[in-house]
Amino acid sequence: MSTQHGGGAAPGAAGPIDDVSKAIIEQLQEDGRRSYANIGKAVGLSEAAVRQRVQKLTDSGVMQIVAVTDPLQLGFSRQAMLGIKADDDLVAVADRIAALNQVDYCLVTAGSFDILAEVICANDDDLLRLITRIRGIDGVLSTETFMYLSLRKQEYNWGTR
Amino acid sequence: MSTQHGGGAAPGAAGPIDDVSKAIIEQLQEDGRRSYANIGKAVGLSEAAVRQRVQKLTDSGVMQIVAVTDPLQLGFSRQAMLGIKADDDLVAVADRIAALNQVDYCLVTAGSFDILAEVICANDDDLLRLITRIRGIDGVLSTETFMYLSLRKQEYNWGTR
DNA sequence: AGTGAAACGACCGTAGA
DNA sequence: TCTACGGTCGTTTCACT
Repeated sequence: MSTQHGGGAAPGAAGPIDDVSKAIIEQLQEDGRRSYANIGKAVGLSEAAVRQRVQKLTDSGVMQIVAVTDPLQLGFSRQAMLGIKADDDLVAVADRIAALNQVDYCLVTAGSFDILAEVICANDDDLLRLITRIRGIDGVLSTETFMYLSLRKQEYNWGTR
Repeated sequence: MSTQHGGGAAPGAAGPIDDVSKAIIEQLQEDGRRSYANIGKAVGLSEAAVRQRVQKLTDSGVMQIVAVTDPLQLGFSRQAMLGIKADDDLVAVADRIAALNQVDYCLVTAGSFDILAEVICANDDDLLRLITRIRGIDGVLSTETFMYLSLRKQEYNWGTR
């Protein structure tokens, strides 16, 4: 679970990230398995120094190195963003929605929706069941569904541009 | 760029992913730098076989191993989803929006918005400038802003649950 | 926080079932 | 598509700056 936007104080609180660490992150955004020695050559640091910095960055939650997948190729062909209106404690409602397996992204927002949730399903039946279930969650007043038709951009490289 | 939802045919078209490959993906979702030998022990395969499968999975775009970062800890404190109405060629408009640096996620949807775009900015000034710019893009009719208040869930582990 | 060196382990190409 | 093996390179630990 992330710590962004109210999820709690940063665990490591590593302070501002310097340019060398940003350069390291940039390398790992291109290829999460690039060797420390290689990164060291690119950023002008020894292999051991790179490794220490990567350790710190991951420990403090600034960065994590993970596999990200293409839902379509894994058989999940229905993706949608749900705009949700809720009452009372929005965080509590959002957490109940976030607890669902098919929800991969969930947050409290300011605007005409209180909560946004991205969901991913194998087919229309699953999606319909999921929406029905979310509408039955305590505190959920209404949902509006935005079916994904064409994903045009999805980037993971933050803070290094 | 992803190939999901109309972005083009799957490059590798690797066919259905079997359970062993899913197990490998699962390992790499936990830790993108886990050694192939280690993964091999977990899934019952030799190091070389794991390596070949990972190669195929990444080449075909089923999976990529990357560093993902926490925008907040990198000094980007304003995040929002924009719901956009547009005319004519939605894909063309979405691509113009997607071309902007601060846009990290952009897609064409079915629903009361035509396009959704997630944006990330250092501060309110940057965000305001960005929204103004998007509203000036050819084909954009209107935008609605959903400011992120509290991120409750963000998961990258797809297809292995 | 960084470097350098030596032992260890991972990675990669190739050959073969 | 997998296993087996040897050469190469990356990683890890530790002593030092």
